[in-house]
Formats: sequence, C-alpha cells, structure tokens
Amino acid sequence: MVEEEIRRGPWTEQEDFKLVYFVNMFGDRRWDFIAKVSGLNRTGKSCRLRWVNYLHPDLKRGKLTSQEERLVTELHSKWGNRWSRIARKLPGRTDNEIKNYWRTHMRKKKALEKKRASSSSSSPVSSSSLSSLFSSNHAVDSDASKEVGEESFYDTGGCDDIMGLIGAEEEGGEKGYSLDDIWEDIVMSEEKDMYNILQPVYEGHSEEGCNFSYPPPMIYSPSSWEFNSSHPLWVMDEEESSMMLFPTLSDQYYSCYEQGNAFLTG
DNA sequence: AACTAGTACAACCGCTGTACC
DNA sequence: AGGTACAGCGGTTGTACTAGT
Repeated sequence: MVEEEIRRGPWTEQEDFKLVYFVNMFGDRRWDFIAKVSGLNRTGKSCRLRWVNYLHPDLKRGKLTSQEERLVTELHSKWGNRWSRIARKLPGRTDNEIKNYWRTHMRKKKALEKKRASSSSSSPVSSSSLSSLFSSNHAVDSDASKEVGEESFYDTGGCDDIMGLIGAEEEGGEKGYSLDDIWEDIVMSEEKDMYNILQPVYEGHSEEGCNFSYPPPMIYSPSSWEFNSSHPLWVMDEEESSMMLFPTLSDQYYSCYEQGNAFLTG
C-alpha cells in the first residue's frame, strides 16, 4: 500500500467545499477525524487552521477599520502579543489576521522611525526618548512591559506604538487621542461594534471588507443556523449534527450543499 | 515594460495546555 | 499520577499582489 502524501500549501476551492461540508457534518472539534474521513489528505491541524482563519462564517474580512486598529493597539499595549485574546475583542477577526496586521504595522512604523531618525539625527528628541517618556506615564502589564526596551519579535514596545499611531493620526489631520479617549471610544462603541460588525457577516453581505471569494461562508444564514458565537452550533455531537443539519437547511444552504455534494461524488 | 521593494495574507511549525484514559 | 492525543496559540515563512522607479 502506498500511503498518500499529506497535502500542504494553498487550499483549492474543492478542498474548501469538502472541509465545509464535513465540518457541517461533524462540528468543528475533531479535526483529525475530519481530516481522515474527508479524504482531504491534510492534517487535522491544517484543516482547523483553514476553517478558523478563512472558512468560518463568523469572519469579517477586509481591512481593519481605524477603530479596530486603535483597539488592537490599545489591547496590545495591555496584553502584549496575546493575539487570540486580542482577537476575542474584535468579533470577526482572527488572531492570525491581527498578528499579520501588527507585523505590517510595526514594519511600517519602524521604517518611518528610521527615516525620521536619519533625516533628523541632530534632533534633541529621539523616538526612544519619547517612548521612554511615554512608558513612564502608563502602567502596562508584565507581558507588554517585558517588550519595552528590548527587541521583541515584532519590535513592539507597546506604548510607543500608541504614540506612533496617535502621531500618525494627527499628521493625517485627525484629532489626537489620549489613551483615555481611546478607551472611552472603545467602551462606547463596543456594543455597537458587535452589532455592526457581525450583522453584515451573518447576512452574507459583501460590504466593504466582507468579500469572500468562495461561496462557503455565505451558506450559513442566521436563520438556518441561529449562530451564537459563544455556543457555536457546529460544536456538537455527530448524532446531533447529522440530525440537525438537514432539517434546518435554507434554500441558499441547500444549493451550496448540493454543489459540495457534486464535488464529493465527482 | 521590466525590475524592485514593500505590503498583505495564507499557511506551516513547534510548543503548551487540557481532556481523557 | 503519568501518558497520550488533540486543540489552541504564538512565531515564522512563503508567496501573490501592488506601487514606485
């Protein structure tokens, strides 16, 4: 017997369909099992990642809004690189997405700082003195403070990032935010955000920033799934799922299901 | 038009935590 | 209590795309 090689690399549309189909069947828990029965020749890990980062119906896609960016910055200054924790505060965003954003953001910022430093090397106020000034004014938790002053992975240094961000916004003509302002903003908008952010996803809209290129995510309609982020319906027993899946199919889902079936049956 | 650098994003790897036996 | 399997998390890498030269 020749054991089939484990597939790696980018997922194909067919694989996505298969995965969605089997996750609907068995829930999004037993990834090794799903990987096996689906015949995807992927690892359970890989399947989980694809689902969590790309196929999950709860995902909001597209660029982070300025509000989200601010939230990420603030939460990062509190929690450091606890991406999944941060992601939980941004409905529809994945830890991977936020991690990627942060990395890009930090690179940009670093490049900017370098530019500034080289162009005004004689300036008495360096970015590092700024950041040390700033960090002395704001307590951060151990995670974040560990990063201040040392070259961490993303060269984060929580607090001066906020300075950078706020400064950037001021340059852009927007008003400058203090941390208090930011927090107030966050608290005020949190509930509204939950609604605004999730609504388009649930409704399968392709509003700006919700542009799935594949059909799978839109097959979940709130009416058919009654999705609840704290208790996802797809976390269920095999028996439950097989009993519930079919009677609750919406027309939209059903057509996609058939499409998926066509893939599976060849 | 061709090349390069920068950016965004998907995916993998390795480690850790946790549930189960 | 210890071992094992699996899920989750954070870090890292690869690559496609885009803007600038």
